[in-house]
Amino acid sequence: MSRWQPDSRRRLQEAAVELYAEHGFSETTVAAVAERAGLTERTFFRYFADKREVLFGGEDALRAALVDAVAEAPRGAGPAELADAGVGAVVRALEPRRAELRRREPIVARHPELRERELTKLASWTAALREALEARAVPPRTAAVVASARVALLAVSARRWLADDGEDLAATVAADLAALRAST
Amino acid sequence: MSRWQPDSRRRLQEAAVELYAEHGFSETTVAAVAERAGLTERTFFRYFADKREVLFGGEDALRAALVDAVAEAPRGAGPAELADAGVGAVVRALEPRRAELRRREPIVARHPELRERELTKLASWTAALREALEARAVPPRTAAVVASARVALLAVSARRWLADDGEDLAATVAADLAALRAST
DNA sequence: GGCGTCGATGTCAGTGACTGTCATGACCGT
DNA sequence: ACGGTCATGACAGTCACTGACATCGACGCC
Repeated sequence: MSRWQPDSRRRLQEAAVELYAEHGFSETTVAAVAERAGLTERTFFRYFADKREVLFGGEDALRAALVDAVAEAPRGAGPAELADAGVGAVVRALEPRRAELRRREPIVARHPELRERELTKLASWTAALREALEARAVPPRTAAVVASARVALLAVSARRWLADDGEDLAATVAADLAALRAST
Repeated sequence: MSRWQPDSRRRLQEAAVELYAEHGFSETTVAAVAERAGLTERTFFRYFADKREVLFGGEDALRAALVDAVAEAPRGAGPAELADAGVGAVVRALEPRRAELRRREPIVARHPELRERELTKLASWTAALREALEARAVPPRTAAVVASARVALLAVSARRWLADDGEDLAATVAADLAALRAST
């Protein structure tokens, strides 16, 4: 039998979501989150770099999925198709998490500091996509522009996907891409 | 004769740029910035909401210029032309500030917290452009997608514009837009 | 010229995020 | 048994940020 309960990380995440949702982000102290998880403040900071990071869990895995998908896209694919492969992987990974993301979304939306962190995650996806494109021999300028445009579009689509009750994310992305093309 | 020297705000900004550049952002305390400006820490926080904000001065004015340019664009302009008008205004306002921005850029680049704040400024431009487009009767989905794409492109172009020594910003934006179109 | 108000700043005390360092005690292999 | 490892606790310290109140030149008004 172990000295401590397992799953500390998950317990901290759940405690944080509950408390941030209930009392607001800035009104919740890290000590309170740790206490609800049955741990101390010090241990919180061993799992998460700061008070915000606890809300942003699987982003690294998604970035890895994105990079892998680009690396494994068929030979002969152009920049746009390579980027689509990467974004598509993220979309498929996000699709089943709609409910979970909807619990987090109002918390993040209400606190500028949390939106700021979310933007950082998006930026890291942009950088990852750009590098993955360059690794597939897309010239740097093209890689930068395409990566930036696709991730920005994904963000817009994901926001609507969470806000509305309609289509799945893949369809939303496709529709938004069509709207963008139609407007130029 | 006044009781205090004027220009407190500017003095704080200059002190911050100097100290952040010299010793790094996290190694510099707000008290040190205030002291170099001949003020106290408390006064620093009367001018700037937090330690990062002191590096991001004219963003509100640029956002206003963007919104005005969209509002005053000729009747009959489509979504893309309206967005171009707004982005063009920002570009013209940025163009003469290249040297100043280059002093700030390495500081921001070295500190993730500062990049995070920069992303927030970009996001506020995106939101402003989207609203300005909607005010010109662009449908919401189109406004969101176009605004996001254009500001993302501007960010990519601006980064290269600062990094390289070549063209002016307007030309960089035009070239990047062409690269994006060519790749789809 | 005196007087009251105002506005920018200082002073002080407090909270809470985050960090470095060392101690603890269950687990694991030998 | 025993020594090492690893997750956690305990504790002290720094610093970003905030609220409340004091200060005192400037400025207008009588």
